Amino acid sequence: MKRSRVTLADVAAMARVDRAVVSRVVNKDPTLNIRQETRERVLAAIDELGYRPNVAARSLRTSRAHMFGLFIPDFANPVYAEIIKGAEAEAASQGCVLVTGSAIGAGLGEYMDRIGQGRIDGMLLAGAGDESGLTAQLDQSAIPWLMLNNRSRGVKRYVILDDQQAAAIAVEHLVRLGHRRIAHLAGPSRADTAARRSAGYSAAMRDAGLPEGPIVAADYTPAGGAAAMSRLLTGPEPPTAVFVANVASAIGAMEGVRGAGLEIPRDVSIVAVHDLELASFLHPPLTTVRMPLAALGRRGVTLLASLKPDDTVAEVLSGPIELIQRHSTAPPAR
Amino acid sequence: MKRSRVTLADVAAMARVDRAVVSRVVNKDPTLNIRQETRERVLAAIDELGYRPNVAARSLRTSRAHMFGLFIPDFANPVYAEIIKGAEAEAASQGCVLVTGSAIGAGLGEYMDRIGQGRIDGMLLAGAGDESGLTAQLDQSAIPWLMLNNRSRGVKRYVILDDQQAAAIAVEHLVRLGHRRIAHLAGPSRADTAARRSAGYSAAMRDAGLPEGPIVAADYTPAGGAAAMSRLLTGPEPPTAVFVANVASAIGAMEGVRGAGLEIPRDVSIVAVHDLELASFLHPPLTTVRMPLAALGRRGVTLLASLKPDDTVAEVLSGPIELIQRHSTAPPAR
DNA sequence: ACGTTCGAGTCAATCGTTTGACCGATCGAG
DNA sequence: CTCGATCGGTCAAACGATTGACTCGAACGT
Repeated sequence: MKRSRVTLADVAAMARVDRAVVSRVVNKDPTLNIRQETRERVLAAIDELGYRPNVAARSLRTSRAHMFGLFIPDFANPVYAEIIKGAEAEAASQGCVLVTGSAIGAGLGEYMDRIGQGRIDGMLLAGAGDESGLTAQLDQSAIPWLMLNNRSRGVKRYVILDDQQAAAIAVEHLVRLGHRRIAHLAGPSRADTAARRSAGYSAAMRDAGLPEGPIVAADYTPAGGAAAMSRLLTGPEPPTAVFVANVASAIGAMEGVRGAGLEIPRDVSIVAVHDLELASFLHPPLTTVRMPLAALGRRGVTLLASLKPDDTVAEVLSGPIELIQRHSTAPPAR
Repeated sequence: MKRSRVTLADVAAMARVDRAVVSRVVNKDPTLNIRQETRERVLAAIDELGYRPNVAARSLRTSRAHMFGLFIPDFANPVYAEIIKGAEAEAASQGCVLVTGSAIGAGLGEYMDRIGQGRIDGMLLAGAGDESGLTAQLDQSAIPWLMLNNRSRGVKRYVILDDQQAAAIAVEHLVRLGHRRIAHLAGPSRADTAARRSAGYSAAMRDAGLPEGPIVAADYTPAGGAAAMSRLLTGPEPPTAVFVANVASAIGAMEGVRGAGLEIPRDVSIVAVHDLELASFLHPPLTTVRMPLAALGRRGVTLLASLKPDDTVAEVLSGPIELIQRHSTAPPAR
């Protein structure tokens, strides 16, 4: 039953019309004028033969691929999983496919080479800095692109979340619980999200009339978080609460607290950014700030689809940011 | 600097040769005979103009897309993240792109429609049953396909891991620790992996000369695992160890143990299948069995690339399966 | 000296769709 | 009755790369 493959011409022959008619029927061309009866003959033939347009031919002719690219650092990171879901859903609702690639092994450059010319209509770069002038290369390739969730200096094509507000919400939560010595376990200084969360922390502390507690940076890993937390706890007046920039660090941070012989949340409260499912499995379950990651993915694709070659985009996606209170935060001990 | 786009003809004109020569140079056609000097002129022109073959035109002509598809249930599941990584790496090493889609919103059928005809050279189906005769539809579409990590009755096109052996390794570990009443918290009966792990459990128990402890099935979720574990613990002679088919269930199972006022591993040892990073963040860190998920992804792509239309594939991937001992297993209390 | 092979490329058909231009009836208006 | 519209389509030129067939001269063998 494996018929070679069905083309427009086959359908046209069966319906006894020109290929052009079939094409216009398939594409629902509004300028087409035909009898209802003819249209039905065409539709019947399409159905009968199981015709499906050949994507290659179509995109050769129209130079639209109906496909978007998304580049991420790592599939194992649940933050990107959320973004992918949103982007995929939006692409799907536009009748497009999303092809997601990761930095695994090769970098973005090699990846773009494999993608080749004319295969995608736009590229989303999530969580990638502008290593080695790639953005310039992308500009040359004449396909629209956008950075997602982080920026790079000098690049005016991004959409990000309001990490600053997320940080503020976390800090306000701690303040409302009665904490006054609130430290910040920041992310790596080169990460744009880390910088924005740190800014939010500082602003919120200022607003609350509190002195900025100690701030120490760590990379977004458990090991980094553990080391940083140890440092935070060995000061003369250790904090009673810590705003951690990232869940991976927070996992290590919690280990660090226990390592110092202290208990969460009795001795130290912890709150971190991004409400990953994993947070509820930690001990104690981690209080987090949830941000609309899927919406970010959706928005990225939407913008991409309507981007003119030289447009600049600098959008902070507004959307619900909420505190998910679990059991890693509590009022300070008396 | 945004030149429209460079075609073979442009390169040919610049190098003062025919398009055919350029094409053969690009594709390293071994039958081509040209002077070194000419080849260099062509290469120089390619470089100068920044020529990149148009994928659409190429695949229209050759009907090869240099792209593989991978369909998964959910990007947020770290099991699939591992598989994706392997598949992507292998695809990359073949100069191909991997496009991964998830069941989000729509099913495989709608997804295949969006992919369209001629966009991919092969399709990998991970963790999907054969809902509504899709495999038949795939067969008709004349693109090679393969199920990954699970089978469907009557379908002879799959590559899976040796879940049976993994289960045996888990059980043997418990036996070696001195456990005799070893229960099994199985996966949902419709899941192929669940069935194979259960079979492995039974075989290993038999080999150890132990009676099969109670077996109770749960779906692969924390809630399901918690409920199932409660049932296991309320028998007359509760088990001292439980082999759990899946980490998500194990997370719930651990909750269930605590809910019964017991402690892990003092009162109950727990071991689960698939060594996800997350396992080490649980409390206590979960002992697991690691299986070569990435290798499975790689193998899938490799097979796909060399699959003839009517080949049948039934492969159990052999590869290192190892116990990762953490702190959820210990000898039974005396 | 003449047929043959070889080196170095050239020619042009083809892949399957799309789309602007065109065309022959039929119909209504003047 | 004739001039335009309108209806219901048809025609054929792209899109960019691939590839089997072919050509044109020079060198070679005998």
